[in-house]
Amino acid sequence: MEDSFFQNVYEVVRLIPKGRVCSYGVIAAYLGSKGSARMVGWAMNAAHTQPDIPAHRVVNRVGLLTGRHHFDPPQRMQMLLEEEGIQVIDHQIQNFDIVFWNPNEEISV
DNA sequence: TAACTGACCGCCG
DNA sequence: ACGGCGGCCAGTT
Repeated sequence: MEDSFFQNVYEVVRLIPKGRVCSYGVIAAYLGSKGSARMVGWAMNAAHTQPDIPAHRVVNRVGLLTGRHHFDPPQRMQMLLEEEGIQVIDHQIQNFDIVFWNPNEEISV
């Protein structure tokens, strides 16, 4: 595995189950760099170079699709989420606490 | 080489 | 309860 922070982010994001979402801060904390949530978002920016990175499943802590503007068509992010069964209204994920996926707990099986 | 930015989060006023 | 600001890591200019 790569020691790069980016590569690490890609792996976690790729592990996000369908119909689930995660926040930047949680991913950053999972990587051990709590507080470097911005870095996670930056990694997502480079995620465009990665073919299998469901960046649409990554949102901020309030469940708001802040990174939608970085998708090819901005609506693509909301569309993909709705396709997976996630209800999104006005770029805001509904039942965010339910669809939220915490790597720190679900992976610790 | 040094400084700023960036798909954020948490704290302080 | 709401608003503003600093901090985090790495890449880009």
